[in-house]
Amino acid sequence: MSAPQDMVKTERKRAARRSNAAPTIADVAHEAQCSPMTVSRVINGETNVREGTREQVLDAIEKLNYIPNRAARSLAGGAQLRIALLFDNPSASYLSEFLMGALEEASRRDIHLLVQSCETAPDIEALIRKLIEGGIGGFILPSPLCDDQMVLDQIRNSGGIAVAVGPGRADGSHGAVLIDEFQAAYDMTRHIIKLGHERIGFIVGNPEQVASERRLQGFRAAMEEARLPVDDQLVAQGEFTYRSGMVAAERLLGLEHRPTAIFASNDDMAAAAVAMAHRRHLDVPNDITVCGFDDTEMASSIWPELTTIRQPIREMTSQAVAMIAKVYKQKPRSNRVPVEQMTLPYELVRRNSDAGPGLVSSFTKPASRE
Amino acid sequence: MSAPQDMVKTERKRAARRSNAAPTIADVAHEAQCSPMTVSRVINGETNVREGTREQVLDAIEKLNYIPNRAARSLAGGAQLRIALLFDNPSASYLSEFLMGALEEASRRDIHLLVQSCETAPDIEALIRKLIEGGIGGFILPSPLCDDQMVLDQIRNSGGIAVAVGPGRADGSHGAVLIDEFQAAYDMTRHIIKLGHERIGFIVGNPEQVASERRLQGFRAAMEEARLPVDDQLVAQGEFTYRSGMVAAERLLGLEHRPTAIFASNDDMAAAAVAMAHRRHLDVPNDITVCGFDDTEMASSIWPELTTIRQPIREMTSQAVAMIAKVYKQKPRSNRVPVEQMTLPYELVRRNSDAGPGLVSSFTKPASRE
DNA sequence: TCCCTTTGTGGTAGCGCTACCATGATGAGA
DNA sequence: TCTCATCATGGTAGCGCTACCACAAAGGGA
Repeated sequence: MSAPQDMVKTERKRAARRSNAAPTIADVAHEAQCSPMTVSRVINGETNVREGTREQVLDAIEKLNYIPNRAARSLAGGAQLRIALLFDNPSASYLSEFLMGALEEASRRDIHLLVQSCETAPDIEALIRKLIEGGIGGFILPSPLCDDQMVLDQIRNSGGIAVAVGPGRADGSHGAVLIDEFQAAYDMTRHIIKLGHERIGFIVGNPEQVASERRLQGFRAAMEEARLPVDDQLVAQGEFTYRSGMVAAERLLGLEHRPTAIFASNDDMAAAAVAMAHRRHLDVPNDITVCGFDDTEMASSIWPELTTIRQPIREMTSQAVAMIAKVYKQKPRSNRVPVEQMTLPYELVRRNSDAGPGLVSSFTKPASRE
Repeated sequence: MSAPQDMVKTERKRAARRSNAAPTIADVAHEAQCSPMTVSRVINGETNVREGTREQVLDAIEKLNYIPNRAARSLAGGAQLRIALLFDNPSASYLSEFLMGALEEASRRDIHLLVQSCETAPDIEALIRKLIEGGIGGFILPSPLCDDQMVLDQIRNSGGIAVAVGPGRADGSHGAVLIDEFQAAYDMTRHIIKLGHERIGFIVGNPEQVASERRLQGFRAAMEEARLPVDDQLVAQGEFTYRSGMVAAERLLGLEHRPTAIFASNDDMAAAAVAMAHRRHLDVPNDITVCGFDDTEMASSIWPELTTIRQPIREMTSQAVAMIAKVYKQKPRSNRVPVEQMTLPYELVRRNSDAGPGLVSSFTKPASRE
């Protein structure tokens, strides 16, 4: 007598708690005529399941439109991994791609993602300590931050894992996801050379960031390979900012024997170069070719749109999250840190800012008047 | 004999499952000498707790450094709210702010956030249907999407809640978080007038977006109020793109009696106006003032940096999430939709692109030569 | 005085899932 | 033929929290 009553009561309670009747693992198990455990195994891609059973389960999942409950999953699965996404450089266009990648992967793996700006934090050291004490297991560091050895050291010493996204000094003490900056700059330079340019100006990035040096080296290598002299005058120092790009471009364009192409170390500086060229009534790309690097929003929002190098930022971040998750999955927590380094492919995006040199333009000519 | 053994076994299991010994609600209860329930009540700010007990609990929380487990919370608390962030306009700078706000709030409220681009989706209708069937309860729609009445209708008809962030047509069938576009444009125009300008050019945005019209109206209102005639020649049509801004600015700057200031409906077009001014060897702001709208990244990455209107995008999104959560918290699901509309304050950000008109520049003068 | 509400607190039973062990069933090797 | 390892599967006991009920104590009106 009491047993069925209890059942009824339980059923009622369940219905009251769950406002929507989303199917659970038990429903799937019932449908597939097996135990919940087997369903769980199928979902998690474990190996010890017979092919026939697996298919039945998959069919049942399909039929019921089953979606695993994240909360239950991470609750049952033990402690939840929490990763902090620290950033300092507020370059919005970079950041949004960055966030998308991290979000996607974190959501897929049930990782709690904490997005933290250090812009306002006066004491990064204290911030990191606080985060680690608060249960943050891993850190993802985009560009300028990952150049900071102090930050990396501190994270490691506190028992956290850092993964740098972007150049950085990959010294094996932390993970890194990057593109081959040298090769990318090399490729772009070769592209410009192939268009027929011989006098190519280069705008270097901020000397404090490792990427700057690598990109310059790639440029130099391609020039040397093509036996084109790299006139020191043609290498102008910049700082990755639009403003610095203006100054550098002004210098290059003001040269008596000015370049027919300018390769800037990032898009902001390339955009500045385009602006300065326009100011001198030079047409881009017909009078001068301008190429950038990064494929930020700037590249496609100015006119002409920039030929540039696209980094797969989204995928890079997603890999970074995966990397941290992987380390934490290893059972023996004691001797971890098999710090991976992963290089992802970039892409040369050709738009409207490059062309072969006009015959006239390889010599100085007065800026045309209107 | 067996009881203590079981205890030991259980203890061991627990330790094995939980890799880190994060304090639980039970630990806090023990420390505060009350039941877990009371702790739960304190955490959730329920009223029926005596002041003394509450303090004891708070002390215990502080002492143990207790943080509630999100997974457990949302598992026990019934179905988890899931909100989709749909977007179409890939303006990265906007998007990143947008994401940050949504993320923050969603994380605070334990809401699962799904970030979905419709750029590639050929059939938005089908996408929305699929999302709602998949358990998405609310939708957050940033700018161009929230102008689409069809999308709004469909979400409502399928039982979902839509909240538009940005202008949109607030017709009461959905929520909206916005700024007073009219007033903002009005304020900016007044600001320019106060600097001493009388011939002010305006670049209108994409006519398909509601914001364009409102901004234009704000401009007109301020001009009329100051008894300045709005010459039709001084209102140029744009489309919110850099390219369209170039064309519009070229027209304005080419006028026989050209304006001493240009107010563009967004930053991209303002940046284009700056570029066109430079091309004519006009100094910004000394020869011509240029102001934008939105305070996107473009505004502060070009030179001179733009005076513009800043929208609190981050907070707007966070409010949008809160709005949806609020609706879902109401018990009677049947007659919901108390669609709120919320207007947040904007800010006029003054940078380096505005100044009073030079005496000469209120009349046409030939572009200076180098 | 006896209700009946209100208020503070505790107990219990789950939320949906997975870790861990136990169990049959299979095949390989002695 | 009888082990013993291997595989496929099931059972059980939680993960940490909250919804729901129960209950004692404290007023407040008849």
